[in-house]
Amino acid sequence: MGTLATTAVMDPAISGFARGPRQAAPAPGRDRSACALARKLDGFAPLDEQDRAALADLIGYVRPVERHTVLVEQDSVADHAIIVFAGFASRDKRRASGRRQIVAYLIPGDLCDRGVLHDYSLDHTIEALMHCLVAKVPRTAYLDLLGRHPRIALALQRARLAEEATAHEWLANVGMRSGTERMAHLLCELMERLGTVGQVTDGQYDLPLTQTDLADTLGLSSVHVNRVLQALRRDKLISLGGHRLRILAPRRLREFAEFEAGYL
Amino acid sequence: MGTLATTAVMDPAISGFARGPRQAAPAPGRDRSACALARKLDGFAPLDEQDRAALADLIGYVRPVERHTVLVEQDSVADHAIIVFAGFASRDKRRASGRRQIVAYLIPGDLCDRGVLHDYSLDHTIEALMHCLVAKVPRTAYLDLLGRHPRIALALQRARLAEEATAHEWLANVGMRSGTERMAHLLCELMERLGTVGQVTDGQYDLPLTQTDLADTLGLSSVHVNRVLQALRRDKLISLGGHRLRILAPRRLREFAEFEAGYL
DNA sequence: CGCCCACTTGAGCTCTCTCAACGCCTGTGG
DNA sequence: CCACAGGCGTTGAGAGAGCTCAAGTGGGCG
Repeated sequence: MGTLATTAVMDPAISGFARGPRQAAPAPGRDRSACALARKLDGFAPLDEQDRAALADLIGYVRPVERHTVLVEQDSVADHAIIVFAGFASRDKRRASGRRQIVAYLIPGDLCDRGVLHDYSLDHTIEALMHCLVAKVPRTAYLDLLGRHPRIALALQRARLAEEATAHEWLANVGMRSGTERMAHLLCELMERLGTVGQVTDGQYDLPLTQTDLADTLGLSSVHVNRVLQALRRDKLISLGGHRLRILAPRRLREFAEFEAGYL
Repeated sequence: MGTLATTAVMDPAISGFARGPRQAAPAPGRDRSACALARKLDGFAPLDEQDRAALADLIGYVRPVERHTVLVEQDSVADHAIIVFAGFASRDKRRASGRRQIVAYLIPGDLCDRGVLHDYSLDHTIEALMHCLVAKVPRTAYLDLLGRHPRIALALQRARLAEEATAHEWLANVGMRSGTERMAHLLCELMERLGTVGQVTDGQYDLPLTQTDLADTLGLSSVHVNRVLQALRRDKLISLGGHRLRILAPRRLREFAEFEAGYL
């Protein structure tokens, strides 16, 4: 972990991890990396200090993973929960042709505990879309956490409802919006979600995804994604460069995409 | 209920309700209408006689609803669970333009208990796509049922996982398949789901949906749905008329759609 | 009998895709 | 230190899937 922060060029994806007052050395315990998860859960159900401390303790399980690392294999039953602390991971499906559909993002603070809670196999793969910080929490430790912290368990359940709603929203997005609208909607959603974990400043956030990733998310070709982004830039709705996204006209963007944040 | 069975022309949607040995008069208690739910749940977790009896008792809450009836309004918190016994209902979203996206079907045996379990408002509308038989089970009665019958509660939880997986599958369907493939995939899924509740015979089942419904499900125009269906007929994969669907070449259809039933 | 709704068919048009090429940046190896 | 390969973003052009508009058919219901 310490080594990660000193990686030659800081991947924008990771920057959220160490945001805020810069820490010379990683300060364990009250580390900001637990922040995303705590902030998110706190939004669903207020946590107390003990809950927060328990979440902070999860840092012990955090480790960096390379881009394209498969975190949970399709059709397997994971014996641990996956928690993303920095970077984006995806839930994706693939066709025989190799074509990929990303059905969800796991952004900092998101997690997957399917295997642990239900020991049901997953119908998709979970994969790091970039260099990430991910905690793999063993089943027993995870169940223990839920058992001791009912507020966390409650918040996680509500988070799961939001995830479900997001899946529906994505389906509606791909099903009834044009390419440009889809992109706008996705960018609005990400602003909202990243905002709740403190990774949006001044309508700006890091968008470390590849245009191909976006394409596989929105059901478009990467070429078309490129043009769609240009259209949004031309209309002065966003500015995007070096994986840094600026929402120039939030209201107009939301109206254009018919984005309603209620589902999150 | 009794009156429904004598409705002038029997809607194909309802036929599954009274399928099997025809009953002169509705026989309460061991009525086949509870069958769909019991069969489905039994597939997720084996039920015993008491569980079955409890499900059969739900018949008291069943009532017919007209097509287009809104069962749960968007943004409302339902104080009852919705259980579909016959016919199809949909979860759908609408755009300002009036365009609709169906994000899920509720077929016989399916239910929605979001409001009851979480009192969270729904991000979509639940609506009868045709004349249906639907039970509205009050919160207390529903919670009581779950409390007294842990096997049912377990089965319902697993059913919810399958629902989630289905949403992902639909997203992948719309995101990376052609119109014809999407339709084929949907028809395969429905064969599977209707099969588990005993509504498929000889590769045939009632498909009481409108082409417009199918269009709004698959993210296509109704005109194109029409042509897609013709293509499937031309290729001798299906035959469809009078809302009765025959899968002529199940294996070929599944291969064409790359359908894997695992997620259900 | 007539209306309404679902299905059908045709034609032109648009959005999006595919193929292809090129520039840029980065990491790698000589 | 430089050459090179690979990945990503960008641009152009032609092709194709799917859309919209429009008209017509047919069946069920008032």
